[in-house]
Amino acid sequence: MASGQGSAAVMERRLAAAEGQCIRAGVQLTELRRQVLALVLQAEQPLGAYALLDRLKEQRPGAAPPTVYRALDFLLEQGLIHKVERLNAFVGCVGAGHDHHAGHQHAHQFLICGQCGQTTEISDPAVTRALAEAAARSGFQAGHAVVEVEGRCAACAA
Amino acid sequence: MASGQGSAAVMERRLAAAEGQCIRAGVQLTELRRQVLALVLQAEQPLGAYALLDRLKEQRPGAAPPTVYRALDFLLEQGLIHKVERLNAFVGCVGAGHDHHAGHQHAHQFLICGQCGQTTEISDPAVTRALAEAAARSGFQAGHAVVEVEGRCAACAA
DNA sequence: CCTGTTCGGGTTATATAGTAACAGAACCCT
DNA sequence: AGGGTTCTGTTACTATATAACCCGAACAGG
Repeated sequence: MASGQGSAAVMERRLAAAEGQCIRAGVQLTELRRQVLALVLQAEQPLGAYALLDRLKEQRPGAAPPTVYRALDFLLEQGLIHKVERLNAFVGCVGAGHDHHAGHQHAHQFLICGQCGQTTEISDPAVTRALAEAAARSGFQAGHAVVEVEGRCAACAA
Repeated sequence: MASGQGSAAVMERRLAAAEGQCIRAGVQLTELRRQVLALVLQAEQPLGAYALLDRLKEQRPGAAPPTVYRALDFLLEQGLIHKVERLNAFVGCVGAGHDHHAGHQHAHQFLICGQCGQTTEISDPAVTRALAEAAARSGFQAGHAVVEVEGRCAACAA
C-alpha cells in the first residue's frame, strides 16, 4: 500500500480524470498544475501552500510562492481541490472528475480530526439543505459555504 | 445612532455583561482585554487582529501583535467573541452574557455578505442537528464547527 | 517577613501565509 | 511579421500569527 489517499495507480486515475475534466472545460492542466495536484493528492493530510512549495522545489528548483499559489488558484477554480480554511491547507476533492460537479465548487463539509489530522470530506444533503433554509430565513442569498467540524475521527476515538 | 453593533449605551451593557460573566467564571477581564473587547464590539464589521492593533495603539502606544493576540485568545476562550475563519477577523458574540452559553463556545453560523461585508451570526438548531448527525454517521465525535456562508445580505440583494 | 508560584503583559524577533508588479516565453491568429 | 492571450519566472513586499524571554504585581504557604 502506497502513501496517502490512495496508491500510485489510484492517483494516476485521479490525475487522468482531472485531465479529462479540464479538457472538457476548455482549460489547460499544465505540467506545473499537474505536479501541484499530484502533490496534494498524494498527501495523507491537508498540506499548506509552503509545504507544497517545499516539495515542488524538488522537481522545480526555481519555484516561489506565486508559483504554487497560482496553481492552487487554478485547481480551486476547477473544483479539483478544496481549501480547509481552518488549517490554511489544501486537499484533493474526493468527487473530482465526476461530471455532476465538474468545474465548479460543490457543497461539501470537512470533518477534521484534531488528534491525527485526518480530514474527511463529506457531502451531506441534510446539512446543505438546513444551511440553505437558515440563510433564506434571514433573507440571505447563500453562495459557497465553509463547513468544517473539528473533533475526533473514528480511529482516534477508539 | 452611534456606530457599529449598537449605541454607546448598548456597548456599555454588553461590557458589563462580559464583566459579570468573567467574574462568575473566575477569570479576569483586565483593562487590556476590556479595551480589545470594546474595539471588537464597536466595529460594524469583523476586524482583523492588525486593524484592532492599530486602534488599540491610540490608547496603548506600546501595543504589539502579542498584546492583541493574547487578549483575543482570552476573549475567544470565554466565548465573548468569535473568529471568522474565512476573513481572519473577529466579531463580538451576539449572545455573550447570557448564562446558557457563557464561558464556552456555542454552536453558531455566520452569514457573510460579499458585497458590504456585513457578517451576521445565527444559531440555527436544524443546522446544528444536521451537522451533528452527519458527523455521527461517519463515526466522528464532533467538537466545534466552523460554519460560514458567503453570499449576499438582504439589503445588498435589493 | 520572605519566598516561590502564578498570571498578565512588555519587548524583540521570527515564522507562516498570501499578493503585487513586471518580465519573458510560448502559443495562436490573422 | 505583428499583436493578442496564457502561463510561468522573479523580485519584492504585505498580512497574519507565534516563540521566547523578561519583568512586575498579586498571592499563598511557611
